Amino acid sequence: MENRRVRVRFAPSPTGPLHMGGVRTALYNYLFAKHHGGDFILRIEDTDQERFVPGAEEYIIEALKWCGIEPNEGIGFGDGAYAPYRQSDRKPMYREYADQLIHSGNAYYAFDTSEELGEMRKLIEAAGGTSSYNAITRQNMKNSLTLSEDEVKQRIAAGEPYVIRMKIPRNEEIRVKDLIRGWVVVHSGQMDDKVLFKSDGMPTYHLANVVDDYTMKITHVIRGEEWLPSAPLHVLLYRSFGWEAVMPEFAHLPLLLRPDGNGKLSKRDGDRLGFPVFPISGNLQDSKTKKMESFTGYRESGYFPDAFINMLALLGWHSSGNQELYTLDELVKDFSLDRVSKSGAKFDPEKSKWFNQQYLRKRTDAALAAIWMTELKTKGFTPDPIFVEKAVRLIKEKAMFANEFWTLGSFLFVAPEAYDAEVVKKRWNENSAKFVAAVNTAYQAMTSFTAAEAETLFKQTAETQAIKTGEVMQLFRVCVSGAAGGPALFEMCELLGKDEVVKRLTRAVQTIKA
RNA sequence: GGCCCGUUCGUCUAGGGGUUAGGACACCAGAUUUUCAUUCUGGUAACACGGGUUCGAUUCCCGUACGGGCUACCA
Repeated sequence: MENRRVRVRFAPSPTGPLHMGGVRTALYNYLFAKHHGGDFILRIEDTDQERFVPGAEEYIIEALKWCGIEPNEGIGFGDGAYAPYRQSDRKPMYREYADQLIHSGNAYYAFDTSEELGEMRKLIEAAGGTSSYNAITRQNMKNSLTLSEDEVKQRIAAGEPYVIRMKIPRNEEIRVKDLIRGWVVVHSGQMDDKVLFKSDGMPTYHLANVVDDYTMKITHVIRGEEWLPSAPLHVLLYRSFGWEAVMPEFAHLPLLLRPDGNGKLSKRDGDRLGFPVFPISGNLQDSKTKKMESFTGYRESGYFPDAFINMLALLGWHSSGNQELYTLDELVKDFSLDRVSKSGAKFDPEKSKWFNQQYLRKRTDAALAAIWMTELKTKGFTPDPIFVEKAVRLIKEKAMFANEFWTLGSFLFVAPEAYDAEVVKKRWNENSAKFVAAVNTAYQAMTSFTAAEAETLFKQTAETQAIKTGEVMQLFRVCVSGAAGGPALFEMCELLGKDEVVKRLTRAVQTIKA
């Protein structure tokens, strides 16, 4: 068993967009698989026909692709030897396994209607009881344990709806070994006879997941902590099937918590607190209301996929050192489940911005220029790539996101129409106007126009006019760019070029005066 | 309610029987800067509580509190 090739799966259900918590689960599965040179599989768990959302599967696939954590097997990524990878496509096999459990006495048919179940729960609650369908109560319900064999056959033959339930042993300690939490012990008396096979002919998650993991030779089940309570049931299932020797190891990941207060991160938190909860934007039905809902993604908010992944990786996992910036390869190399924290991690949108900024700074000017170029073209500009690269070099240190470039540097492409009112009010007077005009005249005579030369001439002019540079520097900047802040003044003058600067100064002197 | 899981600065976390409890984000202050930003330096800030065990517990054990998850013919 220890020699088996590592195979893990990410098994979302197509009931909506995959949110960042799901992406993190996928990421940890990916990292674990790659770290061990194993397989990372995408399996679609669509056993709930009611909540199926068209397009959700495609969304999941696209999201994983954008994140750069592509499965090497499964839906959307090429079938391996264990196809199909969509549970609805595997439908016929589950019934056989359910039957197997019935024959071995580990499961039974149950005919109770939902009304009858509701009544039973009410009775138990009234009596102060806790569990529902279990070793005690099933004796009073309509199932193949209480009904005669003939009646059971009759009911089935008559087409009466039924489910197949797990027959949980009455008095047994079920031990689950969790790679992150250690041994978790649950008494079978507290578990109930979960439905394994639904009356619509589909298995429930519990059955399908165990059967699939077994048949797909999954070695490690890495999933969210919300599955921990049902892990004992899954262990029991493996035991009942006689698959204990090849049962996967379990690792239940701590939950991603919302930034404010407590509770797990949900899709509503994004709108409420103003940060993306989903990897990519989209528009999908709500699984319950069936109404179309659009949602915003990290991609569309300007995040780099590698920054997003890095941030996510550190939410619940940390190596022993102080390193925080990891490439995917480094994550693969360093990742291990035993360094995953036990407690939930509150998501901090501020820090995720910081991660993006770090990645923006790691990008080359050429790469950033290419991103900006795309935006510039949609705005109708066709600038010289060299110019854009120089421009990006000037403004990038102020940006956390590439989508801030335009706000930061539009003046490099469009002459200002308005001038910062506060600076004008404070600094514009007869002397300063004369000074700006004088610099403009001096610049016009220049044959070479570098930042250093422009600065020298600027200072000389100031000296001649007996004016302190500090008093006119910002006004001069406003004349050129319109804004009070910005990149190094003479650097941007050089990039704009003499003619453009002269043009702008001329216009500024006229406009502001008026 | 029952069951399960958890608890180190505001947040993500390192650490681990004897430490000035470390780093990062955020925040604050100073320096640099023509501006904004960057950068640099410094600072505020944490072992939930109570019992054990021990020469010594933040670290190990138990309890309490608090938080979270689950409790569907949903995953």
